[in-house]
Amino acid sequence: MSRTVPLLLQLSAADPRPIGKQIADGVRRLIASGDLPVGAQLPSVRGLAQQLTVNPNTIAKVYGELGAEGWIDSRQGLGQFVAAPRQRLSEAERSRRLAQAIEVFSGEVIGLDYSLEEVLARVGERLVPCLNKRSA
Amino acid sequence: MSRTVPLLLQLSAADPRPIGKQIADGVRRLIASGDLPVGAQLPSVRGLAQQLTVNPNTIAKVYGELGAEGWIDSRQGLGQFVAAPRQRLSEAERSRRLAQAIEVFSGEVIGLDYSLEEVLARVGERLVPCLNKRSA
DNA sequence: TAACTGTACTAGTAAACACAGTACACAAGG
DNA sequence: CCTTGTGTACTGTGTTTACTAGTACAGTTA
Repeated sequence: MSRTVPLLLQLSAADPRPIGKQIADGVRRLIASGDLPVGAQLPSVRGLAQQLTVNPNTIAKVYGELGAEGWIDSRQGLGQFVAAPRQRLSEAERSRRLAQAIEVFSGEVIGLDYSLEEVLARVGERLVPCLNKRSA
Repeated sequence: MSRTVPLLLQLSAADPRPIGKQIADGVRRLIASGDLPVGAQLPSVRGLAQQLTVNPNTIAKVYGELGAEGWIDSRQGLGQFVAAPRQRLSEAERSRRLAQAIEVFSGEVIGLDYSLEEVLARVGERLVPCLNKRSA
């Protein structure tokens, strides 16, 4: 049964990220920001697929990835639940991912003619509700 | 003929970006940082392709894109030259690209468990040699 | 003329991505 | 037991993107 609230996710065809990545990032953000508290149940694979009008396989892959990263726990026959905060990635992997994200980001921003201050301010705005919450 | 110095570009198969984007970002960075001054000649399509062991078509596409963005000027039969600073993108387009880059970046960084201060510091380190130079 | 430059095609290959369909295992409730 | 809803694991298929390969042609310079 399980009365799960529809997730507030916005998918955009204009977004360069593939649909699956958009969904994964959205769920990660909802958990990191605390909108989805620990223990909360997520929509079922088929339910979320129907809500977002995407293929159930896409949702299953997303849930699998989020589970591997430690964001959610899967219980066979029951559903997906927000996991208690933990760190599944090694320090080396975390560092590698951060460096890579910065590399890609800088490549996008260079040449847009924004000042460093403005770029950092905008990044901060977007990140502040999602960092230093789970680990607190 | 044209004595053009080999470009100091590092391509990586581990990088998630396609080769062409890595090259374009690298050239943009070299120009933005001033390593390639205005008027400097870039390697020829075939020369750079040989240096990086990629297909000449890939380089031609990159040069075409950089030309459309106003980074370089192409002179038929002569080669590619670093263009004088100018802005080819509309304000709306610049804003859209910045917002999108931030959206993607935040999706990558959330969950890596770095503090906001550290993330901003690392971004600043990477960006400071490349911003506020050309427009100065 | 020769040797270099950029540019424009057409094709083909490979990988990523999403969709479609099917099947099976576990849990809960009648 | 049986039905329903859950996760999970496959095998396909089609589209798109990225890159490579090959060819051809035009402009510049010596």
